[in-house]
Parts: sequence; structure tokens; C-alpha cells
Amino acid sequence: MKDIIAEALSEAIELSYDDVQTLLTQPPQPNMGDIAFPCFQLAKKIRKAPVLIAGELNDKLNLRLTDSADPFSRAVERIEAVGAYLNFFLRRDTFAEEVLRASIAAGDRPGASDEGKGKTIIVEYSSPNIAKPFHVGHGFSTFLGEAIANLYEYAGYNVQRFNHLGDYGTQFGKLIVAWRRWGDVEALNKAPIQELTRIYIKFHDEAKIEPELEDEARRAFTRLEQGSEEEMKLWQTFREVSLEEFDDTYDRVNIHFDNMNGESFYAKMTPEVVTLLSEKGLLIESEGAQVVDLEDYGLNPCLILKNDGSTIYATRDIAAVLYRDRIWNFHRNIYVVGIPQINHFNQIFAVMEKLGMPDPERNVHVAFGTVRFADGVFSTRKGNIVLLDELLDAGVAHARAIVEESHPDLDDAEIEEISERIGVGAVRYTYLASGRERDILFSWEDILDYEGDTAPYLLYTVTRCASLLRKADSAVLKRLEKHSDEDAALLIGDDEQKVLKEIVQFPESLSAARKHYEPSMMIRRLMQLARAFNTFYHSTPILRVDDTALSAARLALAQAVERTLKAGLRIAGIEPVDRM
RNA sequence: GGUCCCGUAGCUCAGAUGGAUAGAGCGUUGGUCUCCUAAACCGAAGGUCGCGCGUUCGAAUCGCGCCGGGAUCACCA
Repeated sequence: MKDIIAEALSEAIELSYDDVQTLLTQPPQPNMGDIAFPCFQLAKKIRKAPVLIAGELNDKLNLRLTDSADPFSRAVERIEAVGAYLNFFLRRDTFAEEVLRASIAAGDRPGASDEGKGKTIIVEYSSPNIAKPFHVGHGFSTFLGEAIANLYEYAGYNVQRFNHLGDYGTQFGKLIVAWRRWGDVEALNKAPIQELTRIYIKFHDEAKIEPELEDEARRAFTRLEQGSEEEMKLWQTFREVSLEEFDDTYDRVNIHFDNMNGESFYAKMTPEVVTLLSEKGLLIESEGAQVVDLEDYGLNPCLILKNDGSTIYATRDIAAVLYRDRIWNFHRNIYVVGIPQINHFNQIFAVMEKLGMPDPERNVHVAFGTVRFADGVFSTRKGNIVLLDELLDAGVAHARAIVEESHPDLDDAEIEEISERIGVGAVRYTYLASGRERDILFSWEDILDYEGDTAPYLLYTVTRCASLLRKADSAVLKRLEKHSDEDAALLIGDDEQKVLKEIVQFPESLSAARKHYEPSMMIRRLMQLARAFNTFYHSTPILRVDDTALSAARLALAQAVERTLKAGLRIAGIEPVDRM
């Protein structure tokens, strides 16, 4: 209906349809109208006071409202000029019809599209280090990356989920040396990462007393690089047992990667990078190392080869970009990696540009903040790190306590399933709800608060919708099936209209979230929709009305809300529940 | 020190092309369950948008300068 207004305005004034469209906004209060057109810009153009313009436009467009055959009069109820604003009040019945019709047509995938058809998008995220604990910090990249991947998939892109494992580097030399001295096979089988962490810490403690260990580790890594069988075998074991443990977590949060090529995979391709760079004359010597000068980008030189001739992570990342472009010819190559690596990616992308990569802006660093703890209490007895699984467990346990209390009728398996979804969903939500570049401040108090701006609130709203549909009587359900416009036109109450407005804006929030790699933009919209629905739910009887048509209409609205919330939650990676 | 980011209610955050009276949630406080699930709803209190100057008809938003906090600045990733 916005389009009809934009069209009418562009006919009435000297602005194109698109210009008008972008100027249209929403008034701050619903009683001021549904759509507003500010006349300031126009005032500059035609050199007339904006208040005067608003008044003249008001007179002009009001004439069209008298013609009942005019589609404009079917969309617009009345127009008011307030100051420099021209405020349009939509016809509520027409609006309700249109929103419900669109929602039904979109089905379970509101806002989905095929805009990305034939385009491949690589999203690199999670990327834990082998032999290191998967802690709450990894949760950020993991959940943010998955949500971004889902957003693009929803718009029809061919999304490739990459997990760039940290499975290469001198620390593996240390691990090999440590394992030979202090490794315990039984402990490794029982809790692999815990055991590997133990010997790694021990290595550092011992190296303080016995510095030769460092050299030994370096030699071990060199042998590993050269493919020595014995070292390779150990490395492979460390990698496998770590992955098995990571997979438990990935299964739990239902995240699955298409590609698990870690750094070791790209390390093999680094000679090619060195050749290419030197062929293009980009490689220069500096302090014994080989670097690419990036002064024209305002960046420090990018180190390619260390003074001992070995490669560095930048070299491997460049190899990865080249490889990925060759194999996938990607439309975007997205790195979901923390803010501290901003400089690193600026360098990599600058080198790609120097190498003459077509459209280098296809490479994107989606940076995010740090996970911090609000209080000292937020840690385990073992140390200052909290495993992601521990955080999820705490969330689920808290959810279970509430579910058990409110649903004594459910059996254990059901309680388990529901609690798991709520608890895990609550944790994921806290990672996604704020702008990604902000640090996340975790406190047990907030993470276990399931009221207000939380996933459980959204989930609870879904269960209300589901419950209504379960309890509706057959006459109403039968009427609901027909989805008639006449019924939809009954949804003209303030609270009903507010809900409809939120539904309309969901698809817009999806494209905004995609454009900015910012799932929170969608999440906030979901939250507003849920709040609008809950207000409506309290103020307005849905099943307890005698009028079957009205009941069916309101139920249709609840259905539309449920579809929208579920779709958004799933994109966020949060699995909805039917009751809680 | 150079570069970049941040500073909005007691706390956590929105305010993504400069527009109407700066908004949510938590917390505080007062109400609402014989009635579609109270993980809910309704009301109240709470702000010199870090400070100053500037651009503009109009600035939380843009520019400059301060103050405070953070990240980063090659042989780790």
C-alpha cells in the first residue's frame, strides 16, 4: 500500500517514484497516521516553505479520496498535514486483507526469496583450535556465523559453511613433545581436549625451567611439516579426537559444515602464493623477511615469509582466498572473525587487490566483539574459562526447572526436549540480540533471566499461537480454512493493526540484516512483533467471541504471527516449541 | 605515539539515508490469574544522548577539538 501512496505522490510532485519511496517514513505515534511524507527535501528543491507544500499536497490528494473508483481511495482513509509532514491514514480493512493474504501466500517462509540464485557465498565461522577447549568465546563466531549463513540461504544463495580449523602451527610441535613426555592414553580417550590442555600447560611450565624444550618443539614441528610419519600420526590423532569432541557440540546446536579445511590444508598451497607474489613483483625483503608493502593502503607491510623462510598465517589466508575463488567462484567470501583481527584482514584484502583479484570487495570481514564476564563468579572452579557446553547446560537446567513446575503432566523425554530447545535458544539469543561489534557482557543473572528481551519470550509467544489453534472449535477452524478477505477486513482494532504492521516489516528486516551481516536487526523486529501480539492477546478475545467470522480472522492473525516468529527463530538457529 | 572502534535511563542495549515529544528490556514501584499458558499484560518514576565548538531550517546521528574506555601496530593465530 506504500507503493500506491508513493505513486500518487510522485504524480502530484516533481519527484520520481523511487525518491518518494525512500522518503516515506512512519510517524512516531500511531494516532498520527500510518505513513508519513516529510516535505523538507522538496522545499529545498522548489523553494517553498515545507509547511505550505504539505498543505497544498493535502488539498490535492484529498480530492482523489472523493473518487471511490480510484485505487488510491481504496488504500487511504484520510490524509492530514501536520507541520511539514503529510500523514496518511491507511484504510484498515484493506491493509488487513493485504497483509494476511501475503502472509498466507508466503507460508512457512515469509520474506524468503531467490535473489541469490546461482550465487555462492562462503561463510567461514566457528574455527576453533585443535586441542584447545571450545569456550564461550567460540560461541560468538559459531552462532553469529550460522545465523548469517541462514539469512543468505533464506534469500536463495548457495551457502557454503566453512570451518577454518586451527590445526597448524608451532603449538603442535609443543604438543607432540609434551605428549611424548607426559601423555596419558587413557585420559586422552576419556576427555581428549582436557588431556591435551593439561600437557600443553605442563609444557609451558616445564619450558620455563628447561628452555631447550622450545627448540625440541620447533624441531618436532619442522618434522611434522616435512611429513615425518611419526609426527604426522600424532598430529592426526590430536586432530581426530578434538574433532570428535567438537562434533558433539555442533550436533547439539545443529550446526553442520560443508567444509572443514583447516590451516594445514592451505599450508600446502603457500609456495604457490610466494611464486605468484614474486612474479608480480610485490614481494620485497625487509629485515630478513619477505613482505608485501601496503603503504599505499595506509597499512603496515604484510608478512609473507619469516626470516627463516617459513610461512605465516597471512600466507595461508591468501592461499585460502585464491583457492576458494578458483573452486567456488564465490559471490562473497565472508569471515566471521573477531574485531582484533581487523588489521589482519585489511592486509589480506589489500594484498588480494594488489594481486589483481576481480571485485576484491567480495571478501568481507564480519567482525564481532569480545565475550566478557560481568563478575568473577562467571567462571568454573577449574579456571577462568567457561566451556560453551557448560553455558548451554546451565541454560537448559534453568529451563527444565521452569518446565517441570508448569507442566507436571509431561513425561521426561518431552521435558528434556523442550528444556534443551529453550535453554540452548536462550544462550544463542544473547549472542545475537545486540549489535555484533559490541562486547557481550555475560553474567549468570542475565543469562538465566527468561523474561523480557529473551528467546523464551519469543518461544512463549509461539506456544500461545499454537495453543490457540489447538483449542479452537471446529466451526471456527473450518471458517479459518477459507481465508476470506471479508474476514480479514474485520481486523481493524488498534492492537490488531499494530500486529499487522509488524508482520509487514519482517521481510524488510531480513534484507537489512543480510546487507549489514547483522542478525540482531531481524531479532529486534521479531521481538517487536511478539510484544505487539502479546498486547493484542491480552486486550482482545480470540476464541471467546460469538462471531465465528471475527474469531477466525483473529486466529488467522495468530497463525500469521506464528509463521513469522518461527521462520525468524529458525534463521537465528533457535528451534521453536509448541508448548512450554 | 600512529590507525580504528566505542561513550544514550541505576544496569544491558536500540535509535543503520540528519527530521515530529530520544525508545526497549532488566532493576525499582503500583496494579492484573474462578477467564484463550502470569516465561505474560497494564501503569509510574527514571535522560544536560561524555564535554565544547561548528555545519544545517533542523544534530544522539555529520565535521573539528578535548575527556574517558577498548582494539591493533610484521616474524603467534
